[in-house]
Order: sequence, then C-alpha cells, then structure tokens
Amino acid sequence: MTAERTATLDDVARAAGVSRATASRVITGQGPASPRARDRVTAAVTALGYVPDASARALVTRTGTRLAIAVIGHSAAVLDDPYVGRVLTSAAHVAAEREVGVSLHWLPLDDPGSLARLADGRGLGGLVVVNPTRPALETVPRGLRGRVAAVGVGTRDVPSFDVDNRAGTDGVVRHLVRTGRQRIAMVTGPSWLPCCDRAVEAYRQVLHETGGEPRLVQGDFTAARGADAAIEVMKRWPDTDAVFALSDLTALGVLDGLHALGVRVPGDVAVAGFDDIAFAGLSRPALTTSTHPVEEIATAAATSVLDRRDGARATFYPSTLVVRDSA
Amino acid sequence: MTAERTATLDDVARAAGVSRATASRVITGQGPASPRARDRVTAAVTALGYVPDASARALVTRTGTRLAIAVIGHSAAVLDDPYVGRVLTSAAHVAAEREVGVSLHWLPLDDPGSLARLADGRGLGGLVVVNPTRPALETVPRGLRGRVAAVGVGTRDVPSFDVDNRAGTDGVVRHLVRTGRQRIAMVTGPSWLPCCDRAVEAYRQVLHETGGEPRLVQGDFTAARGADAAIEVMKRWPDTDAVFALSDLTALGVLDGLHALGVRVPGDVAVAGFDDIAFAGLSRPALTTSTHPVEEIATAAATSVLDRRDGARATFYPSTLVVRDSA
DNA sequence: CTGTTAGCGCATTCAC
DNA sequence: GTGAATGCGCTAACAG
Repeated sequence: MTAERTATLDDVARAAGVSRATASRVITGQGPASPRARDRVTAAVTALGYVPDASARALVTRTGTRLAIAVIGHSAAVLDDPYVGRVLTSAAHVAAEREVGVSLHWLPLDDPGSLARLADGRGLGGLVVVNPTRPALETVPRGLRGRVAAVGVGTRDVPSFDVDNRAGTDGVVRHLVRTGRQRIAMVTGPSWLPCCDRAVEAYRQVLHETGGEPRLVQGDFTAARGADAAIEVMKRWPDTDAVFALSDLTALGVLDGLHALGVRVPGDVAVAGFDDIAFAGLSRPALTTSTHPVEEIATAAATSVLDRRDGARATFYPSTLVVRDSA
Repeated sequence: MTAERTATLDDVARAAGVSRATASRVITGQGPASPRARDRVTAAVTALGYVPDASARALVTRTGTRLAIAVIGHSAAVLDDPYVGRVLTSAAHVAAEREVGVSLHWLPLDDPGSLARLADGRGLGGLVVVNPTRPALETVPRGLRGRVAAVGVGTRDVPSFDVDNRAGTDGVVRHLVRTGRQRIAMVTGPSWLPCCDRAVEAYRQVLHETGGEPRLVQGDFTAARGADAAIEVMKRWPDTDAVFALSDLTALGVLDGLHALGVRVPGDVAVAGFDDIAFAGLSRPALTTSTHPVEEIATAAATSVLDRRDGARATFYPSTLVVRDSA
C-alpha cells in the first residue's frame, strides 16, 4: 500500500464508479445510498486507504477540527491534576486516529459564561467536559448537541461517562470496616462537584449499617488540603482510626499531615485514597486506594463525541479496590 | 466586542479598504505590502478580533491543523511519563490560542520509519519531538522544515529547546559534595538518549575535581528501574553515600529500593532526583531535586513551530536546585 | 436513490 | 505594490 499521494474523495468515487456526492454519503453515513453503492464505496475506501481530510470537512460543515477538553474548577491549577492528564492523553490518542487534535481549557467556576464562549468558538469539533456541574452543561449551545460528553455527571442532552463512585466508595469503606476500623472519617471533594454526592451517600450508608457516625471534612482534590484536613479531623475527632479521601492526591496529603502529627499509618490510623494515580504505589506507606479505568472512560467519551454516537445517557465504570500498605 | 458572527478575512479586507489578497499578505507576513496597507489591516484585525480559520488555512496550504507531540521510547509507556504530560498540557494551551489541537504519538525506538510516516501524514500543522535522537530527526521530510522543534537535542534543521542538563547536574552533584558526600553514584537515563550525555559528563567532571570515582548505573526513567538500580549500586559499591538519579521517578524508586535494603535516607545515603515532578515534595523523605521550567520549554517549542519562527538553533533553560529532605 | 452545482475561508498564482 | 481569479477537499442543496 504505497500511497504516493494520499487518496481523496474524488479518487474513491472514481474507483467506485459513483459520484463524489454518493461516496460522501456512504462515508459519512448521512444520506441515503443503495446497498450496491455502499459496497463499492467501502471497498474503494479500504483499497485506497482513504482517510477524510479533517480540514476540508471541518471547513464545509463549519464544525471544527479539534476536540476541546474543558475542566471546571476554581483555578487553572485544576489542569495539572493527574486525572485530567490521563483524560487528555487518552483523548489525544482517539483524536489522532481521526486526524484531529485536542485542546485544553479551564472553565472558571465563577464564570458561568465561559463554557458557552468556548463552545461558540469556531474550530470546535467536539467538547468533553470534565467534572461538570449540571447548570454549566445547560449553557452549551444547541449547535453542539451530540458533540458533547461529560466525564462526570451528565444531563438529558449530554451523555455521561463516569466512575461508579457509589460502588467504589462502598468498597473502600467496607474494606476499612472489615479490617477493624470503626471511626472512619472522609475527606470529600469540592462541594460544588455533583459527582461526589454519590460517594458521600455511599459512605453514609455503610456507616449507618455498621453503627458509625459520619465524620465529614471538605477537600478540594489537592495534597495541600489533604494535610490540613488530616489535622482538622484529628482535632475534631481524636479517636479517628481511618481516613478515606476521595482523591489520591488528597490522601497523600493526609499521610503527610498525619506524619507531622506523629500519628502512625496504618498502625494508629488507616488511610485510603481514590483513583490509583501513578504515585499511589510509591508513597510510604504505599497507598491503599481504588483503581479506575480512566483511559477507558476518556476514550469512550472522546469516541462518542467524535463519532457523534448517540448512545446511552450514562455509563458507569467499575471501581476496584487496591489494597496496599496504608489500610 | 459582541462578535455576533466571527469575522472573516473578507470582513477585515472590507474594513481596511483593501482586497482580500492584500489583507492575507499582511496577516501572514508573506508577500509585499505598503506600510499604509499594513497599518490599516492590522487595525482592522484588532478591531474585529479576527482570528484566521485554521481549517480553511490548512486546506489551502496543505499544512494541517494539529500539532503532533511525538515521544521516542522503547514502549508506549513513555507517554505516561509526567514530563511528557507537562509538555502535552503546555503545548495544548499554546495550540488552543491558535485554534489548533494537539495529538500525542509514540515513536518506537526500533522503528526508524515511524517519524517519517507520522510526518508524512496529512493534517499535520507542526511537530514537536520529545527526547529525540539525532538520526531520528534526520528522517523528518523536507516539507516539514521550519515546522519541527525538539524538546531535547536538535540538529542543524531542527531547533532545540532543552534543560541545561550539564549545569543542572553540576548543581546537584556539587550540593551532594558540599553536604559531605564523597562516594556518589549516578543512575543515568536510557543509553540511547543523547541529552543525558551532558549530564553524565558534568557528573564525571565534578567527581574528577573532587577526587571521586564515577559509579554509573544505567536507568530508564522509570521508578521500577530505580529500585533495582539502588540494589545494584549498593551491591557493587557498598560504601556509597549518595545516589543521584537523572529522573525523579527513578529517584523515588531508589528511595524504595534503599528502604527495602534497610538503608536510611538521608542518614546513610543521600538521594537526589531531577525534574521536580509534582510528587517530589510528597515522598518520604521529601525528594531533593532540580526544578525545570518544563512548561516554558514546551511553550517555546510549540510557539516556534506554530508561528514558524526561525530563531536560535538551541535554547537552554535553567535547572535550579531544590533542597528538601533526602539530600 | 443519484449526480450536478455551489460554496465553506483562505493563500496563492498571475496580470496590472 | 495591488486586485481579480482560482482551487484546496469536502458536504449540502437541489433537481433528476
């Protein structure tokens, strides 16, 4: 297959013995086409190794040639989160196969118009919103319908691809209970992030069943906050024997805070995180956490957007306990 | 500035009272243009907030609309390296401003044709190669000249944006010497990676000056290798009192390996890393390392490619010692 | 169901 | 130095 010159739609049409329009119809799958035409065109496509020119297509459909990844948060620092990095990498991979690129954007939490502005911009092939709020998703223009996906909660119009936070939290907290912990605190995510709700509910539920009292402290997914949260927890409830943080980075910070307090982990207090980031296995003690197929999630979201697949409204991905040393 | 409809070149030309061709010339900076026309057009551009349509431009210049980030390595796992993540994020940011996206690619070390194939593909606006080898860079087609940059070593045709590994290593090793270490081992990067050479030279130089003997062990920038390397070092040279790894991930692995051996850090052996990744401050003990403006480097490389700036052939960025607890 | 026609927004020949 | 004309590769109207 020595493609001396990349094949164009014209080449495909000629090879298939049809007009460009017909070829275009079967390739995009939009208009009508006879079975016969369909066969001949698909054959020609594979024979010539045809890949549609993203620029030309974008130009005429006014649809853009890049996949934007937008992350909602208080500051641009959210873009440095390891979770976001994994989403970006996976999305970039999917995009590359379709000759489009990705771009990364921060949507300030206190600027409700930012998503609409981003979505209005030219050159946008699709949009994946990470950690969205429902009101924010309502602001995406109709023109983008079918080309938006959420990694986090979705809406009726925006399909959601997310970790099963409820089951994941349930698994971690039950593990803590099973290993003898009884006074379990939880460091949550930011209060505005709706996908944390299910996790908090699951935590409450398990504690309710086992006769524990909820000990909730607010987090923000950063390590610095984790250290402070650990100190706060031990001050308010000195007999705490386990801390579950809804983010590995935060859990790592908890480890730090506890260490500063002279509390032994897991001897005095067990610590568990969430997400299984790359460093989770490298901390001392190595972090017990729950692992998530972030790459799979991001790939599904990007594919859904790029291929305009109208599939399920919400897909949940499994959360699997990883027991290491900290709990 | 209520841009109800995004301005087009035609709008700019009309507002400036010139033809589209003239407007295009001054905007691209390519053809001739009278000072007067130049002024009027630039004024119109800012007034209308005009941004060229990347798709249309790509279509006509046959130049593509995405910035590819290519990473050379043995396996696709190199794409997960934190360094690569930082480069990708920064590049995505620069690209977004110009309405283009980025894509991420792994170039197998043992497949010399992969770079050429990637570069030949349509839709490529530019190329940033991370950790390249010189022979690999020779394979990029002439057509891409001026639209390629290297984060790492460059060639005559490919400008280089890199950390000043020599000075950085010098700084770290001298710090070890200054704090009383005398038998210092170094875990290098992969042997095929040319940008490590300068670091190794600097290490040798300092040891030569201070009367030490080089203790070199090969690394591959992974944490797993770091743990093995630590064990190897302590076996070959049991009196080693410091280990410098040319990668934080590897240094964290060294910490792990030393811990398994029952060696105290920094009591028995000091450990230093390189790059100052996000987790460096969170390890126990916190990692002493050297910090690098990776975002700045990547931004410069991406800008150079996207704006077709023919600047300096090689730019070195400072490496700054960060003293924490491990050394 | 199909082919013909007409642009999308821009950079680039060529005359002037 | 400038403007009029041309076409990049593709999809979307429209007529057959």
